Amino acid sequence: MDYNFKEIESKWQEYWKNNKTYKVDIDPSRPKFYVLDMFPYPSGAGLHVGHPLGYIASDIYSRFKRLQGFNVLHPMGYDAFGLPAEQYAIQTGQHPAITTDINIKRYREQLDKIGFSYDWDREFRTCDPSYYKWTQWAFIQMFKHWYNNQAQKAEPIEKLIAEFDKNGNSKVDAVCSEVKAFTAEDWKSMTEVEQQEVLLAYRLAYLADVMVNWCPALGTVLANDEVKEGFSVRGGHPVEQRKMRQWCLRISAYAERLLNDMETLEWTDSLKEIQRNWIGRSEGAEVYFKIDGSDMKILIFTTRPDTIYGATFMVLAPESELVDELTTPEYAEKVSAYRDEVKRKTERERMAEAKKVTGQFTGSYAINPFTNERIPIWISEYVLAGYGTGAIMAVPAHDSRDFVFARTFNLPIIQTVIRPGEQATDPNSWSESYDSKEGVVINSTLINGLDVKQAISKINEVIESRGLGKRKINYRLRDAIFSRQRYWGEPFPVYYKDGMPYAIDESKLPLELPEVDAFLPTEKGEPPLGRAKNWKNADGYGYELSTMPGFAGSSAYYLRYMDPHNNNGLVSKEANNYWENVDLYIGGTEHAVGHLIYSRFWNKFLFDLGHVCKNEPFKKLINQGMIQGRSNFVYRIKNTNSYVSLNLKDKHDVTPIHVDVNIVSNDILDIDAFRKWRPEFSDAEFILEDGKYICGWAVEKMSKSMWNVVNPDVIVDKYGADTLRMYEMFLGPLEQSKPWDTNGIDGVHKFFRRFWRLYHNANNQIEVSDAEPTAQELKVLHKTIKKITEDIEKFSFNTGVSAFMICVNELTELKCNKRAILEPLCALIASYAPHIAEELWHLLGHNNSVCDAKWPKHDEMYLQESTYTCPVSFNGKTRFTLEIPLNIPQAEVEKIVLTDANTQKFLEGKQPKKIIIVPNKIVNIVL
RNA sequence: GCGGAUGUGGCGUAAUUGGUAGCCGCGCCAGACUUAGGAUCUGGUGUCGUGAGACGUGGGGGUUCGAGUCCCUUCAUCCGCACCA
Repeated sequence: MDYNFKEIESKWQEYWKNNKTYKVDIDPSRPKFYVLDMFPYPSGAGLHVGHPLGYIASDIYSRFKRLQGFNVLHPMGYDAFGLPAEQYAIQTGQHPAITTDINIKRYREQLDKIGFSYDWDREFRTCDPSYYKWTQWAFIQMFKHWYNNQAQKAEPIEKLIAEFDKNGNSKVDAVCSEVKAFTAEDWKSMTEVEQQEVLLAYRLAYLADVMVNWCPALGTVLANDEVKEGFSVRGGHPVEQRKMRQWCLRISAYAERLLNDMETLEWTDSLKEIQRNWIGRSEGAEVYFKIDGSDMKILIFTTRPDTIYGATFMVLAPESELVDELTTPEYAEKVSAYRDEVKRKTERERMAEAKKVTGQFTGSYAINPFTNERIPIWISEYVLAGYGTGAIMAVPAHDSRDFVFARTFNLPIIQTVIRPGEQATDPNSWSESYDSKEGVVINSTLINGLDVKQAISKINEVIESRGLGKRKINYRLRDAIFSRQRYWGEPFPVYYKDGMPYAIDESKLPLELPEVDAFLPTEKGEPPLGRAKNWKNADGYGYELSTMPGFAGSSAYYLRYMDPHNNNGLVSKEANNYWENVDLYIGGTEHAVGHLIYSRFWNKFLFDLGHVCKNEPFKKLINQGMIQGRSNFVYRIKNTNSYVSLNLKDKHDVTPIHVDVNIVSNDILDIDAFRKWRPEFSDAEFILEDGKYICGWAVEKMSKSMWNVVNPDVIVDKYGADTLRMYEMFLGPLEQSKPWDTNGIDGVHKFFRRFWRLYHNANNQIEVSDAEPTAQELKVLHKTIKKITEDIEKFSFNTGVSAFMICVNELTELKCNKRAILEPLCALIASYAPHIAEELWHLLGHNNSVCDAKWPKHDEMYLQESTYTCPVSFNGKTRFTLEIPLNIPQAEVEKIVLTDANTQKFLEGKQPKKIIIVPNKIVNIVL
């Protein structure tokens, strides 16, 4: 074999490792560049060919930046806490630490074969105490801070306590849980427990009774982003709503900043849009409605205060605490039955029945503050407890849900907005509501005749001046529930005294995860940590039994890479000021709202405290597409063990069966391998076409059950890492999803062999000439340099590969083996194919690594042409081309074209009506 | 229902951003060499047509000298959100 990739690749991988070629340190003399891959969770299944896609792209970019003179930070590590290892532990008894360790080793082996330029000296895993020490530290900081709306940042809780001592909480403008107003005297007279309870309502990491997504099968609560359509994302188990006392992170305090700062990020619009939806900002007003015959008031949130004259009833969430007080004795039974029914329903059922209208009258009435009408108060599940105030004023004329509800329960409908230029109509004749984002207000004494926009601002003024309520911005984003009733996660650095939580002293960190005798809840139903012996501090106070969720460890990991061995801080000032934040982040869309929003929040919090210098963690982000599987099928004739080839299958009644793609080549089945594949196929019979068994195929998700998983190890073994890297990029645009088809890889592999041959003679010995290159050769080189540089800069790696192929085809054609051409070409390809480049670089006589070569620069001089191929078209249809000198006057072009014999032929004796000449491009003759 | 993305040969894709549609590769066809091989090399390969030529970028319409690219409309597939007041 001429191009011996096996020998070459293992040799240079060894060399890079021994020479620490990819080690980086702070170097103020060079500009920094930080390239990061999304933190992998090493699963037991190992890598398939889809996983490294983004890693290869980021590696190419890292190497490119390094060749351009940047000091590139390109680290890798593992998100190692998490459910799968723990589920496995429950099934087998094997400690999750062992499972995790095995998986990581396997992962690392696979990564190492692909030749990435990671600085492995910076590697860490989140389950290592020296790492989670800083996760716990960050949690303690959140526990010790509150969010000051006036300063728009997190501030120390001591400052808040000082304010309480001085003025109580009346002047405090905080993002906090519900707290009653108190004076300084009140505060001072509170017991320690009472004070702690108040402080909890302000802390950014706080304990509260909240409705949670409880997953009985996993025995834990889950965050909103961990639940999809009523089922857990991991494992697909049903999830139900429950009220539990849980740790939460007050991410809602940062909603506005998370929203606004997105402007500064180079992320795709679709990803920003997903985050915007998740944050869900809406402007409106909070308004109090008095209860008829009582001192009570109900606070509602509306985005359409201009329609308040049309509010003919109210609806509360069934879970609302006010319901008990509002329900009159005669409705008590019905209300309680309705609430039970709603409670029993799982999230899943609730969604399935989304269109069904249910509700129950409470017996009480409220007073519409503008019409002074008595309006009935209902409860219904279409009002969510967790959004706004959990209560609405229903305006059936102008809200589709309220409309359906009113129709179902026979409640009055009053129109208060008309379409521009139209008259009011009888709502009884309507078939749907008029969801009136624009129009003119009617039936609304104070705001009649105004358009919607003006009406909103006018009515808001009135609401505020009469003390009925105030303008309010609401967010869909809820505080992140941070407790997991599981073992394999970071312990909370918290102990309990008199039922109140206290942070342990930072000097005692990390609080290490204790051993337990089983990874299951205790008999009392406590989390697994309830089994740990002596799970309490020196004073005998018990530690928290929950652990932190998966996103805890991955929220600040990009900071730790800057300074991974620092035992005195998450990241030193020096390292942070140098590396700042991630310049390029590559990963899948699956983290659009989970990790990517938690990290931003976490980073902003640390920014507020002055621990990090940038307010956003990831400047530019690229979502790589998924690599899908290409499955193959055989067709079994029903009730037989006979298999019929694809194009004959329609003559039979067949069942398609997935067949392992590894025993199929170009859709032709390896019949012997198939017989050996599984016992039931050992005596299979085949109906062939042209002596072959042709398989059917389909594009599906790459998964074990589809038998279409392709392991990168197998590809590396057969074709080499450089071929794998190049082929993954060749497949198509990085951001797009596309199927993996091993068949195409030959083309890339052949390319490398031809590339190799450029540098070698017939005896496979390096042979380059020092002769002066020709203009043609220089043109090929410089054209390629230009194209490759531009393509990498815009992350168009697939067209880059194609450009390399064209270049090698052309140089082969020219029989070029000149150093002046081949040496820059070697540096150019080093980012895509580092192994072969390193080998050739050394064969060319260099002693340093090709990683430290200089990125070649193209020179326009070599690309200059004196003529161009000009397409001549008639009525827009190209008929022939002419070689025409560049940059000559239009009149001359016209003359050349018109005197051409071909032109005369197509003119057929007619006079051209018009001749369009686009200089140096095209000529179009209009007949 | 709302929001986003995508649609080009048998397949993955390319197209200087309004200027020769199909680059590069797979596959396929033909040929050469050969120890007959799933190696290598050469040529061909969008569709229809013997041909000149006609047609052709999901469908329909429009703007333009000229549209894969811009506008309107429609269809299909994928993804995200989904009672958010």
